[in-house]
Amino acid sequence: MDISTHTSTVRPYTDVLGRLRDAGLRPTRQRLALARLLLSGGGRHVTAEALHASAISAGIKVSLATVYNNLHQFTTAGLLREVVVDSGITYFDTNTTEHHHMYYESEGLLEDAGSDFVIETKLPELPEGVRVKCVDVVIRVERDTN
Amino acid sequence: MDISTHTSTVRPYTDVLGRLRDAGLRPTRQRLALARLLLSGGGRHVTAEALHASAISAGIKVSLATVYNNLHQFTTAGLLREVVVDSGITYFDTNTTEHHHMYYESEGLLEDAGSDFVIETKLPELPEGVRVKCVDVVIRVERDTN
DNA sequence: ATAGCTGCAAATGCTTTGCAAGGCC
DNA sequence: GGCCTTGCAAAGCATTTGCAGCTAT
Repeated sequence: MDISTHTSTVRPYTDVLGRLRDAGLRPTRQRLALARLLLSGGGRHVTAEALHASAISAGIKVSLATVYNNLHQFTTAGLLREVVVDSGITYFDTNTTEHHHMYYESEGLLEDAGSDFVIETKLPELPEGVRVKCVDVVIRVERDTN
Repeated sequence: MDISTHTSTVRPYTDVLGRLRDAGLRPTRQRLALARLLLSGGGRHVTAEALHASAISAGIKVSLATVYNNLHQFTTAGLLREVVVDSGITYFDTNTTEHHHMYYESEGLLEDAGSDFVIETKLPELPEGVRVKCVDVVIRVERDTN
């Protein structure tokens, strides 16, 4: 069997091109470059502005509008997850698994909460026909001003 | 002892004027009216726009900018609490005690979660000099589309 | 060929700000 | 009177959109 004809459903994390294809997104120059910036490393939390800046300084010619478009397309495709911690700015997280966040409000810094953070919840009684989509937990922290 | 000279530190919930004074905020016509709208009832979740609309339809002449100003002053004074559930819109909660929220994203509806929701929280190890300000929990829900 | 993308600039929506006029102590 | 407030309009910011031109398949 020719390996080149083999279509795996388990893609290595670094097979960005394959992940785009699986998501039904054309690997255009800009999209592929953005996806590589985002998905090749470990967990990252980015804003559109920040990703745009990274892209530009990496020599990728892309507009901010395209960055926004792609961030949303990635999110819809399940490659990213949106995190709401601050009104007025949107963060995207490359870690799409269930986990919680720590937010340094004054610095605008978002981090994953360590796995040693435990919050036990008992879902409340919900009205008829209401379904939980997800439960978001944000630990708001600040540095001592010594 | 003349009752009128008595200064209580425990104000009835409906003593809006006293609460403003305690907060060091002048009871101007607009501020007092907004405070009454907000603080006289039970728990409420409002946006600036919504409060402005309530005020106008209650016959109170007030500008949107003033509503924003006052919402922030109330928040700083501890009379309100800001709730972040959606980027692009700010909610204010008249319930300043520790509790969590349920959010109907598609409707923009925010509600308190029952107090039995969070059972136990074990905070993570934090870096040196980092302090927890608060832990926010948002249950994102949606209605079945039957 | 054609459906999908991109870039630009303009538009949007919420929120903030500057400043002159007005109101509370 | 003096300082805080208000109102209006303009500015600000992050984000979205319209549309002509480009590009992957």
